[in-house]
Amino acid sequence: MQLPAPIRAPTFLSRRRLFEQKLADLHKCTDLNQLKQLHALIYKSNLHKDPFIAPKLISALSLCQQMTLAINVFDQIQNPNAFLCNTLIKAYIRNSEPDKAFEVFREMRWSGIFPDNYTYLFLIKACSGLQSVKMIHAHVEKYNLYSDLFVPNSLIDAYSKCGLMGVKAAKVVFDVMEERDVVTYNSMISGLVKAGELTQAKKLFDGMPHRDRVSWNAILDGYVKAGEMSAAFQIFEKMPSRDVVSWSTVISGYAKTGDIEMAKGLAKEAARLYDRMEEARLKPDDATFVSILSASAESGLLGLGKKVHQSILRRHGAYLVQWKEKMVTWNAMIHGLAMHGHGRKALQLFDRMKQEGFAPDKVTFVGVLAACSQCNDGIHHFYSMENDYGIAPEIEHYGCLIDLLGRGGRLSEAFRLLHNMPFEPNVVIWSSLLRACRMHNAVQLAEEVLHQLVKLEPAGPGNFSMLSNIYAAAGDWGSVSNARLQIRNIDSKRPSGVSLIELNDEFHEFTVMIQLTLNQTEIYQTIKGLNQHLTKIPYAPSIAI
DNA sequence: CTAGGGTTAG
Repeated sequence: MQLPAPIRAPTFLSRRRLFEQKLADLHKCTDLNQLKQLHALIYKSNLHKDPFIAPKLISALSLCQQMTLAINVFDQIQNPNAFLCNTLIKAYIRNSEPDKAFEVFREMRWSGIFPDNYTYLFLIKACSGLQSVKMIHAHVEKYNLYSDLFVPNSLIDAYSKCGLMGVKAAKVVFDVMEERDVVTYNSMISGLVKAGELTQAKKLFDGMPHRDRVSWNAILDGYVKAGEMSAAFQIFEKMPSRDVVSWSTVISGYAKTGDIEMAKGLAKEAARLYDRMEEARLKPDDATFVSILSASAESGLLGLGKKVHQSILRRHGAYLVQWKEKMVTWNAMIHGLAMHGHGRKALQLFDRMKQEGFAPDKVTFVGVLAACSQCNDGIHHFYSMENDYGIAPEIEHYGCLIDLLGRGGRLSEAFRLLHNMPFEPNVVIWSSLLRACRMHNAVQLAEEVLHQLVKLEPAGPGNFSMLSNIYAAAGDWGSVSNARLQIRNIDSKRPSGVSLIELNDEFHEFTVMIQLTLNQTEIYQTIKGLNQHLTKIPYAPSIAI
C-alpha cells in the first residue's frame, strides 16, 4: 500500500524566495493588506534603509494612500539622494498634494541635493496654472534641461492646459527646441486643438516629419470639436490605421451634433460605425463607453445608447467592477441624483465618497453644487472647494452658485456674483438667471437679462417665450403680445425648437406646434394618463402661455 | 518618465 506523499511545510529558503519575489514588484503593490505584511517584514529584516527597497516602499505606500507611513520611511534615510526625493515628490502628486511635492523640491535644493530631469518632469505634473508652469520653465531654461526631450515635451503639455495664454507659451517652448520628436509635435497639436486653433494645428500636422496614430487622432479630434464632421470623416478614412481612440472620437462626434437637420443621418452613421468597430474586433474601453453614452444621452439616441449598454453587459460586468473604483462613477452618480431632485442623497453620497478615500475633483463639485440648489449648503461647499481641496472655481461652479442664489430668490446677490466673478457670463448662466426671474416675477431684471442673452444668442426663441411668460405672470398682456411677435420673427427665419428621440430605429420629432406623424393616439393616451395621474397627487401645474 | 478619445452648471 502506498502512502500519499507528505505535505511539506514551506522551507525557510522558499519562503525567503517568495519574499524576494514580492520585493521585486513591491512598488506596484496596490493591496493594502499585503503591503502591511511586507512593510512589517521589511522592517524586521532591517531592509527599510536599503537604497533599492526604500523608494519602492514609498511608491507602494503612496499607491495605498498611506502617506504618513511613506514619509516615515523617507525620514529614516540619513542622506537621501535625488532618486529618493523624486519618489517622494511622485508620491505626493499621486495623492493630490502638489504643494507638498513643491515643498520637497525646495527642501532638496536647500540641502544641496541636485534635482535631475526626473524631478522637473514630476514637478511639471504638480503644476496647476500658468504661474507654476512658468516657474518650472525658468529652471529648465537656467539649467538647460532641453536635452532630455521628456522635459520640454511635458512643459508643452502642461502649458497647453492653461488656456490661450498657455498655448502661446507652449509655442515658445516648441519654437526654441533644437530637436523635436513625434511627442513634441503631438503635444503641441493637441494644445492648439484644445485652444480651438485648428488652422495652426493642421499646419503643424501637415509639416511634421513623421505622423503616428496619436497625431492623426489629435487632428481628427480637432475637426470633431470644430463640428466639421465631413472633414473629420475624411481624415478618419484617410488615416493609415485606426484604433479605439479614433473610433470613439468620430462616433461621439457624429452622435452629439446639435444640428437637428443633420442629426438623423449622423445618428444612423454613428450607430453604423459602432457596429463596424465591433466587427473590426476592436475592444471599446471605458473612455469609449463614457464618451458615446454621454453623446447619445445628449441627443436622445436611445438605440446607440442601448448598443453600448449591451457591449458593457457582454463583458461579464468587468467594466462595472472597474468603474466602481473610478472617480467618474462617483461624479456621474452624484450628478445623476442631483439632476433628479435627490439633492440630499447626492450630498450623502458625496460624504460616502470622501469616507472611502476619494479626493473630490472639480467635476465632483459641479454635482455637489447642483445638488445644493435644493438646500442651503451651496456657498459653504463653494468655499470649501478652494480652501479644503485647493480647487480653483471655474465658470461651471460660479454658474451653479448663481443658479442656486437665483432659485432661492436672492437675485441681487446672484447679480453681484455674476458681475464679480472672473469669467464672462455665458448663455447657460444668463438663461438660468432668466428662469430665476420668472420664478420670482422680477420683470425688470428679466428684461436686462434678456438683453444680454439676445447679444449672445440672437436666434433663441426660447428666451422670448420665457420673457413672454414673465409678462403674463405680471399681467402685462401688451408686452406678452410684443414678445410673441418677436418669437414669430425668429421662427420665420429658423426652424423652431425640436426635441428628437430615436426609438426602434425610428426618429420622433416634437415641435412647439406639435405635428405628430406616428402613433398619435398612443401619445395622446399617454398624455391623458399622465394628466389623470397628476390629479391624484398634490401638484399645481404651472401654466405656460 | 512626456503625446490622442471621457464624466460636469440651464
